[in-house]
Amino acid sequence: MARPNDEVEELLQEYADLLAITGGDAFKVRSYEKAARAIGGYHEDVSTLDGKALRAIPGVGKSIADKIVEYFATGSVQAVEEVRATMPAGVRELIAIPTLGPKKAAVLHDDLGITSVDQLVEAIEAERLRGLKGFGPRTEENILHGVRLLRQAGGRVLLNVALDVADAVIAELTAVTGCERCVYAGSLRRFRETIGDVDILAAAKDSEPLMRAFRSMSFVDEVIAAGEKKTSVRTTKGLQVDLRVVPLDAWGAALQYFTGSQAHNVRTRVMAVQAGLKLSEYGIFDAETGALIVSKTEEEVYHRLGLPWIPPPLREDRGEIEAALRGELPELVTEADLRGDLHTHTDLTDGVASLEDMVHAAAQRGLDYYAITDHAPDMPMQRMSDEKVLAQRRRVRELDGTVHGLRLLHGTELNIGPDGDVDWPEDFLRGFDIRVASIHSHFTQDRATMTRRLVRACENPCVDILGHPTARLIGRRLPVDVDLAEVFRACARTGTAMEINSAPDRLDLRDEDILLARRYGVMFAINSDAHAEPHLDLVRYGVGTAQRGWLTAADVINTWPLRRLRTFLAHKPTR
DNA sequence: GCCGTTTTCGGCCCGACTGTTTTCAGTCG
Repeated sequence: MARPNDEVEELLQEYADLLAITGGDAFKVRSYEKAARAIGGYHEDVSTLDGKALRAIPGVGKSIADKIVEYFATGSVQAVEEVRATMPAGVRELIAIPTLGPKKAAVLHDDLGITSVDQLVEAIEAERLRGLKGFGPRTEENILHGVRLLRQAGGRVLLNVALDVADAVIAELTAVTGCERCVYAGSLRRFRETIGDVDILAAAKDSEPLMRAFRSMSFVDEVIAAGEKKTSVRTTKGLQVDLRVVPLDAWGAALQYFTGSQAHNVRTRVMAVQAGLKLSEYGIFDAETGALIVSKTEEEVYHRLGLPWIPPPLREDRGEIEAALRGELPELVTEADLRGDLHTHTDLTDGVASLEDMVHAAAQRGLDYYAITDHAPDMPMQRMSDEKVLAQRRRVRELDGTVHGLRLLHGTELNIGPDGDVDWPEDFLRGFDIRVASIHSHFTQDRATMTRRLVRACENPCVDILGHPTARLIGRRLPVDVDLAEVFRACARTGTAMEINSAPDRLDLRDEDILLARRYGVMFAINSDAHAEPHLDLVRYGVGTAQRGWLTAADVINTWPLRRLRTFLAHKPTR
């Protein structure tokens, strides 16, 4: 189901985790983690590569290349199986809890026999951790808080995970004889940031061949319900997938119904009732006679209710019905509108691909311009220096315009320190074409301090974009506590753009914050924050999030022609 | 386990923060 590279990345990461828990050499653990990332971000399908080609991937040597070859030849890796046999899978789940790492997980397993998150919570409640070396009251509190955070996602998965599953299901069902149409609907079609279950809609005269194919897919773990119109399964990863099959004639009504949201559907059904109609997943009917009026396309359904077609990301009952009635629906920004990417990394810092490879991949995407924004020296782990970044700039200048005409901007991702300062003095900062500034630490400052910190960053004449502004990681870290309205005011006043970071575990700003920011006249940048070539495609999630925030192309600075962008960057009012 | 204008061994991303400690281990970015 997943890309072969993703499978290998997951396998190597699992091996690294298990090695860490079982007390393996820390450098060896890191080697596997690094190789996992490199393979996940590698542009070629690793299942098609031989040992020699695999060893050409940075971070992959003989041992790991052999394991990858073994994996594709036999379906498993002996060394991984051996360590799996000694450590239950549930122990690895423990380290997904924030503040709980491999060492503590090992103690919990070895001393208390804990092999799952549930058992850990029980053990804390039964006070069985008391007296355990290294576990005090704060540790217990932090673990319980971490578990709550994990569960807050409520079994929901990230957008990219759900989309991979949906794409795989659709590819298989589309190939079944008799399948006339097959798409995903539900919250996935609306681009919600997390997905509870994947809704697939198909059209066919006879549903049984589709249902049979669906039930027998390789990743189905359990069939929850199996009927003529609807089948529900749970995948091996625990994600529920529902398949609905309708006659082609009912396509539009069914798609409208199964796309939701529920709140939006309530509104449309009430509108139908008020017009003497009845709206269901089978069509719009005359309430009196029961006669079918329309059902074939979503456009017809909306038009019969006196509405233009409403883009799915808007269907949340957040004013879209009223805007539609007034004829004021926004012309939403699309992926095709994006001319550039303004936040990306290379292997000079924590990316896994070279400058040249990233530039070629960006050119392949058909972008007009592309900014390289590696980390600055205030994040010591990145080992950035003036010399390194200036050497990179020279190389960027050489490459500028030479790869399919792609124009290059030399930038940096600055670190916003606890008091709002950033790396490098102003004269050095002015040497960059573009500067993103982001929070990477001190996430727990109080609201007033955090607000001052971000406002100060905006007021810095050399900060062009606030990167992942709330620093949240979905399911793992809450957004920082900050008065966003105050920050948006500062952004609007200083001409600082807000990033919509497209990484599926960030999506930061999130949709509701975008809706608010827009009211303050803030400008936005939809960026990939790519650390590898395939990440450049992640902007689809950033665009979906921007659409949920009602943004048009005019609101997004990287839809502008380069000239206009450069003017924007050069004319920060505080500069 | 990987890697090499310090090259086949001996380094390896390094500093800050937190909580449990009484000098430091674990986690995180």
